[in-house]
Amino acid sequence: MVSERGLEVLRVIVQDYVASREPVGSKSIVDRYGFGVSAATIRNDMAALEEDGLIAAPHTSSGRVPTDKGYRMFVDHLAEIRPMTPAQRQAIQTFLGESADLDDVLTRTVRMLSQLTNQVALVQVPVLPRSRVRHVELVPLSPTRLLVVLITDAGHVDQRTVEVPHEAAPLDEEALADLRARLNTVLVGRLLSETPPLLTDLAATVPPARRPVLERVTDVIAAQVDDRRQDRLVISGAANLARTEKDFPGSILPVLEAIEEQVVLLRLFSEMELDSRGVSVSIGRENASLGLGEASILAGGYRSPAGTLGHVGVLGPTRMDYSGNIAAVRAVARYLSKLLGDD
Amino acid sequence: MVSERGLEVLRVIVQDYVASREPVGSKSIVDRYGFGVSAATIRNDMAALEEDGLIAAPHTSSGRVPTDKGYRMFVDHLAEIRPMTPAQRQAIQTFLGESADLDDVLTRTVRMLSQLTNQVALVQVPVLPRSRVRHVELVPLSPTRLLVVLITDAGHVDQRTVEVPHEAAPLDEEALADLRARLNTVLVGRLLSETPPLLTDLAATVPPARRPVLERVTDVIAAQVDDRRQDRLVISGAANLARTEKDFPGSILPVLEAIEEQVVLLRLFSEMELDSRGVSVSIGRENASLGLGEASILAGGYRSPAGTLGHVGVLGPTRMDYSGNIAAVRAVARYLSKLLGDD
DNA sequence: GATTAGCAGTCAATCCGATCGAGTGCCAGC
DNA sequence: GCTGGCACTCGATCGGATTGACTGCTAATC
Repeated sequence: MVSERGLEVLRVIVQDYVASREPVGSKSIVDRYGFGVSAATIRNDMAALEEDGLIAAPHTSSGRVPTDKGYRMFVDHLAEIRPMTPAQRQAIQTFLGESADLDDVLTRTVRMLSQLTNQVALVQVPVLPRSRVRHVELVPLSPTRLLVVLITDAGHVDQRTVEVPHEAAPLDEEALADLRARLNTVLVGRLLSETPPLLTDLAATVPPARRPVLERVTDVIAAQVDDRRQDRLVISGAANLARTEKDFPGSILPVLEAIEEQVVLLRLFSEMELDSRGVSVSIGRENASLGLGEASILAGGYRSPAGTLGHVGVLGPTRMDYSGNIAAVRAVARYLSKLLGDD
Repeated sequence: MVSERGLEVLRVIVQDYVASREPVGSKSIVDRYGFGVSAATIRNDMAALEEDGLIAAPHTSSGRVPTDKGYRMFVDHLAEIRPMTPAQRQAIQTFLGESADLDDVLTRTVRMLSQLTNQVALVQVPVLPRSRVRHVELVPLSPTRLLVVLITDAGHVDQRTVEVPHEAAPLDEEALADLRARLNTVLVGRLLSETPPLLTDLAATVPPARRPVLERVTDVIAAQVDDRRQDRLVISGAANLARTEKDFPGSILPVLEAIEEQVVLLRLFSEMELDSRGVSVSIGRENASLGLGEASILAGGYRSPAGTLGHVGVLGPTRMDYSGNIAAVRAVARYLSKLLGDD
């Protein structure tokens, strides 16, 4: 059974180990923190912690190192979230404040977060099925090609070109205007997720000669909606992996692969439940199935009044500064909510 | 002075070393390639090669390793470009053939190239100053906000929102249509690089009440042009760096940093002159100033009939398969030219 | 019962020396 | 110009000894 003091011991072991990457011994603990007891007593506490699987000794006679379970305990019960310094708040404000479009906001955000944490930072591009169509635009590129532009709520614009089938009547400006008007009437204000059936209904209302063209256009719009449904991540700070290389006893290869694969990380994001503090933590072997058994991921959500827009997060070795990083993720997520929420 | 055979020796040293990462000795050369002479003779040739700085011995008594200069000689005079296998050509065709929009083409291209070479692949997003304005669209988002969409030649769409200043007259649909028409009349068909002066001229022609709005809009268009002017890279295969880690005796950190910094690589791209084979190679210390002293970069250009659109390239350790990678870069660059050229 | 001091034991890390072997440089002879 | 042969160099590898940082345990103490 682990005593009250035992938990304090665990806390300092995590802190010291994170700070120095050295296994920490009983003597160094009393030297540095006192505790008003002798090293032997600390050793007894450590034996209890080890019994419970919270710490482990790399070899028979060396200091102790937190296990994944130990980090979990630390994160859930021991860590006090160190609030951002005013300087850091300021940095976030000014750095993100002057952004222009969505891409720009996301890029700056992810850079900011990776600098704040010295880890790999991830920001999920807002998911669109929840957003609404704002405008559809058709632009003739040539007699046989058409550019379809889809503009949504969140300020997102997506474009794609269509070949107009030969057998179709050639496109004059008038026909185009008609088509454009019809599309906008039907679609504007609708949720993206609602569009596919609306499009098929629309086909019935146009003169047969125009159908082939319409069909191509609606196909493309459907494809746009569909493509956007699969989320994307914006990532920054991969170089930090090389800096923390020592903390990946295996290799950073699987981590780099996960970053390129995005899919894995997105799944992880979607599966993580946010705890009371608004940030969720997945530690070490908890991710083993994804090849990330030596990594931890922190995730926070950002949302508009309408609902969750996406996640922001941080990826790094299990030996990371959880207190600071949780605070950073939370601060950035909040700021992003404010920025994108009151649109 | 290096003899004819000496150059052959250099070639096999490069080949063997690239294949095995082992310094190659005189005996292993005669064992594997014969040459009709004894090991001692090869040693004499090697002494000459070393004299010329083309190879070096890591320690007094070990085999030889190519120097940067040796690789340079190999690339310029010794390497025969191994043509792509039919299977590889096929792969490029099918993989890139079914792409939709520009982003998609670039993403697929860069993935393809990194798989083909097992290195980090880079594709430069086409530079826009050479492309022309196809259409400008203004979409009202709210009484005080406007979305400005700029569509260009290469199928690129760029969007940004503007706050309409309070003191300005509120925007009705008519005023908007007028503004839209004016902008399109002036800009459509023009090179992006020509737009800024045209925009300032335009201001004089609108009624004063509309000027503040116009000003905001033109500011934004100018900013869009400007942002696009700074090139971007699409990158894939960073995980391959971890695989070739052994070949970066220092660390892969500076390389990862360069990848994130893009700027450095873009400068490099722009400075590299393409040789007769259409691919340019920068080796090892030739890049030392950029922190890439242990890396080599291959670059090829892709172009439309109108001119160069951008570069594609590969980044990896100096110890790489130059023959194969040059062929891959060339093939991909050509294919990209074909795909984007006949737009 | 919790704490402590003290002691024996363990094991990674480090150093040292011996040995091995791949590969060179050089020279004398063809 | 080529070759065979020999001495030499030096990294890599191994075993053994030493060191030092820890722990675990026990017996004494508060």
